[in-house]
Amino acid sequence: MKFSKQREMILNQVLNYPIHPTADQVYTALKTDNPNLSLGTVYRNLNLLSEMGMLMKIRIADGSDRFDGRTDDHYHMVCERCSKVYDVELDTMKALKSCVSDKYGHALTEITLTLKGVCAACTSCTPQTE
Amino acid sequence: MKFSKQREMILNQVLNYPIHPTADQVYTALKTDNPNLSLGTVYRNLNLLSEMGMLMKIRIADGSDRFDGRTDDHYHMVCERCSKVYDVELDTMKALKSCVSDKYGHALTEITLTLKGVCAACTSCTPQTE
DNA sequence: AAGCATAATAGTAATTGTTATCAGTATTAT
DNA sequence: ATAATACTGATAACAATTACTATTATGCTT
Repeated sequence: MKFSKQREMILNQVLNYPIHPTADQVYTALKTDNPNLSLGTVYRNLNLLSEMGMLMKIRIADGSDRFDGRTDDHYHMVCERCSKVYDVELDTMKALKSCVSDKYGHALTEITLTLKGVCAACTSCTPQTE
Repeated sequence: MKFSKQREMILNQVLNYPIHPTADQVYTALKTDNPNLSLGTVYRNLNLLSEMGMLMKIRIADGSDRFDGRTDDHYHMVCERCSKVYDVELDTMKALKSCVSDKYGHALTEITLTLKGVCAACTSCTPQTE
């Protein structure tokens, strides 16, 4: 496996701007200074880096996938108003995992949890997006 | 709101064959006896019936949406081998909901939880799909 | 039962997010 | 420096879903 400039740029973009960006957001951010960067390259590398465990892929049921430089055990909440993605620590998820395998005999390999709602900031303010 | 034959057929198909079908599965099943049924009609009605609360839409992050005639509080597990969708009762999810709003101040409006893995049947057998 | 307003349909085209293809280019080991 | 090959950019392909529109069905009114 070779390490190209593009791959390094893409990884750093996710690490340095931890906004849980989509592939397109990464692409747009880097495009300005690298006009011939290709969207396919961004997708390919984000997926590769996720498989290698250097990034976490956040799958959102009704939206684009997002990517997270933080790879330890945590979950996400998507605000419907400002559409930001927030980290969420959930001890109950550990209990849930063992509960499911005990009760149903399912061997879990992946848990996709998407919490949607209105975040604290948006709740206390006027709507930012509508 | 008018109640067309198509809408009734589509609803009954989901209610009578509780396999958590995709829009395309509903379409294919009904198409044989109704050759000029349109896929768009199936999508439109499944979504409408879900909004009306007569069906539950199951959003799967990396696959097609599925529909469930059972609309009470429960979750789903998708088997990676046989790709069936199983109902899962999770008391911990109630705890999770109040936990999230208490701890983060997020008002939750929708929870999409997709459990992936290998179901009990597939675990005890030879792989059915690969 | 006939007429009428309108909601719903079939068929098609458009959209969106993502992946595949492939000729040319960059990277790394020798 | 050279050679092997992994990677890139550009474009096409793809799958799931939604939008569009002329036509048809539904249900109300009389």
